[in-house]
Amino acid sequence: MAPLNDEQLHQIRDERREQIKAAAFQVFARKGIISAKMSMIAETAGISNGLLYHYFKSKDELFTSLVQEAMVESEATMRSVYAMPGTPIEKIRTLTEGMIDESGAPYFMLIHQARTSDGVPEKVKQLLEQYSMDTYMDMLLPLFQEGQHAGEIAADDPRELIACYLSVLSGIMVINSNGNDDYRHPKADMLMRLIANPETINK
Amino acid sequence: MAPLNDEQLHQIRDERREQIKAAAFQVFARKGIISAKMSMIAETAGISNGLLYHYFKSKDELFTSLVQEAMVESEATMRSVYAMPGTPIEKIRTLTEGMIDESGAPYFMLIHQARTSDGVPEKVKQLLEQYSMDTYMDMLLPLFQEGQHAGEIAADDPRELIACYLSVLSGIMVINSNGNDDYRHPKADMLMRLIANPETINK
Amino acid sequence: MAPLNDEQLHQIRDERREQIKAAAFQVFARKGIISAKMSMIAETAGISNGLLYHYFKSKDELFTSLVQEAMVESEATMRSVYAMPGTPIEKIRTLTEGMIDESGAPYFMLIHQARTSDGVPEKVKQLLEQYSMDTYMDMLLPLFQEGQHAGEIAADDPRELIACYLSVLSGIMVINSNGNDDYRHPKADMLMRLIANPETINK
Amino acid sequence: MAPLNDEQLHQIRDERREQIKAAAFQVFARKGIISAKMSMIAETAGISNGLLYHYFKSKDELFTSLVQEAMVESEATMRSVYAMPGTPIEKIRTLTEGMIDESGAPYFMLIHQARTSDGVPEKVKQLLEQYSMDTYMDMLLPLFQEGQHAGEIAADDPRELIACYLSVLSGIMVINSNGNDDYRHPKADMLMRLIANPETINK
DNA sequence: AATGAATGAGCATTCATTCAT
DNA sequence: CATGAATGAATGCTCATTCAT
Repeated sequence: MAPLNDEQLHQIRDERREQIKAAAFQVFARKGIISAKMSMIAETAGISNGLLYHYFKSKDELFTSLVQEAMVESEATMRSVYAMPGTPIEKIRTLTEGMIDESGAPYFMLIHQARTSDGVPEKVKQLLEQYSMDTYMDMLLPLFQEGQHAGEIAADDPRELIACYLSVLSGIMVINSNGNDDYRHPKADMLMRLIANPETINK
Repeated sequence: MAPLNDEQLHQIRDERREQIKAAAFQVFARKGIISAKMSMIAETAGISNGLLYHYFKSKDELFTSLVQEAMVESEATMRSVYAMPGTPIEKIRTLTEGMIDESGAPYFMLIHQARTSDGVPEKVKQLLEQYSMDTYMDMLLPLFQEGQHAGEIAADDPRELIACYLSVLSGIMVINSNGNDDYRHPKADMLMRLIANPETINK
Repeated sequence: MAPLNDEQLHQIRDERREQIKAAAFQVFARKGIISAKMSMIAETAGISNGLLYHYFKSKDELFTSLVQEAMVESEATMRSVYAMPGTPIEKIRTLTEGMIDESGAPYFMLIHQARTSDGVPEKVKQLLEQYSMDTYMDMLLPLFQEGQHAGEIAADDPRELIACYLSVLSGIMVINSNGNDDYRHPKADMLMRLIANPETINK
Repeated sequence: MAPLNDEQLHQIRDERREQIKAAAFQVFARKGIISAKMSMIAETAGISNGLLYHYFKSKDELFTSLVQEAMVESEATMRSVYAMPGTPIEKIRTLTEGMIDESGAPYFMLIHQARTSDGVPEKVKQLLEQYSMDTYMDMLLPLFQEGQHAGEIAADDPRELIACYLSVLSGIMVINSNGNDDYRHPKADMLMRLIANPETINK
């Protein structure tokens, strides 16, 4: 049989990489960087132990690459708020809902793992500094200000409001992403009270 | 020369035990049961590796004993809300404040680790089932109902309200207890909006 | 290049397993389960420490698996007495000879270690109960009775005769299997006097 | 209170030493040198761990000292055969009985442990060379020869006869001294057949 | 590209031995 | 003399990583 041409090879490589990443993503997010075993990732990806190392030089590199991707995705998710329909507070409500259920949480969970676990590679720490909470705050600031002008959002210091909102949201995502049934997902509506203008709620 | 008398020995043993527990508490809460190395605990406690095993039979036993203690303490903290001054919402506010800063968080963090980590001893799992979120909900229910009657607390289903409050609080404690500066502690006042009756806030 | 095919892998695995078993057998029989260090077994087998654990989950499992095999072999050896040539007493003599020199002793030695050492896994204890001395006695009983009828074997209580014979044989095997030159192997002929009918010997 | 005088001190020291030796003897003979833990010996002796080291510099020294004593005792036991009543074969029978039940076995067991275990101190190995099987053979030789002249003992090569007798006896003692009920003590009468002149038995 | 056998460094735990009291 | 707290070296076992095929 004729050997595969370059393009086909490239495609196989890319598919495998994605397959591995998906498996690793799942395992890392669930177990954290130390409890996640390379053998577990290989098994989840349905490949051999050794093959992992054809695609990623090390566990650290694999983890780093995932965190990088998660940061991009989480930023995109965050930015997407501006494209959502409705008034500012409605946009935020939609964003919040999306994060509380499954869609957005895994990315944040991985980032949380990266932020709080031991044994995180140095490179990841540097990446995280760039994408600190401030980045997200800057991203949401115009939206919150707009909401305040519209009287929908409480008139507190907007940065503090955002910090509070993000911390609560992060916390919720973290405690809910461990497959642990004990905690309850609060409804997005309740969380909105944190930032909504009370007068608005009243009506 | 005569050996140390019983009282002195007892005192030494007690001191060492507490010293080890304190060190282990710190390490476990920060790192989780797997990442926490016995050598790390020993070093933190300023003792040798071997001595750990004079006082605790195993890593599991040490962890279990700490979780047990944390459960007792966290329950006590939660119960203490009834003894606090002021109206129901003021009591809850004080409780919230206490948990957000240093005082209460470590206990919750350890319990969170126990709930979500891999490699948790079977006995701990059993203990955790007894102290589920429901336990805390039951404890706070009368207080929330009283607050609702007084018009201070939002008129939602009280159990859902408490679940939301506890989840948010847990989340905050978790993300804040990793010695990570990136997240911000939301102010207790802001968190109170989750449960407060909006009309009351307004005034 | 394609990976090794199934058959080759299977062969490698089987060879390694046997290689490890042989090494472990030697070390366990000589040193007992506690003194036998996994590193010693690995070295004897000419492999790394870690590889041991690809083939056997633990020291206990390795030991158990060897004891199991030894019990099967020792039973087979014992049963084979019926297929040996000659009269009952000649059969027993041949069996005895086989056990005193190298062929059968190591199996018995391992079983002896299992019976008398500390730190023997629970499962091994259960196995040993099934294969107690009584099992062997039952196996030899018909042969001894036949010999008694033929006037070749002493007319004592046959079970006691067998017990005596087996104890002596076990003892000999044990003291001889430690690579210790100090003890002498008694000749089989001498041992036969324990059970032979004295009148027969005379002639 | 007046301090104890030298003699009293000396007596206490001696008593303690014997107390420790007795405990160690028991534990070593039962468990072998490696499985025997110093803490076990201390507990058996009813003293603290540390005190052991006031009386014996190390585990090795303690073991060595016991082996030395056991060698002296076993030699004495062996020699005592000449003082026993009866004909040569009766003397040997009495000796055999004494060794099979409790009285003599522990000494031999300890020596067997010393001969066959791992981790035996170099000094013990040297001692054992001096007291090899040959020593015992020399001791019993005159008795056996006398028995042969009297027609009570089989007319084989006397040294081989003794070697056989001693090996069997050692084996019996070894397999019986592990508190293991599975093996049976053969009766002394049966063992005597190994060496007795068959004609004598007949009558 | 793909496999899984092989390696070795790291961690929990045990235990002989020392030391302050 | 006597105690038991304290130490640290040794051992079973795990797992990231490499390598021959």
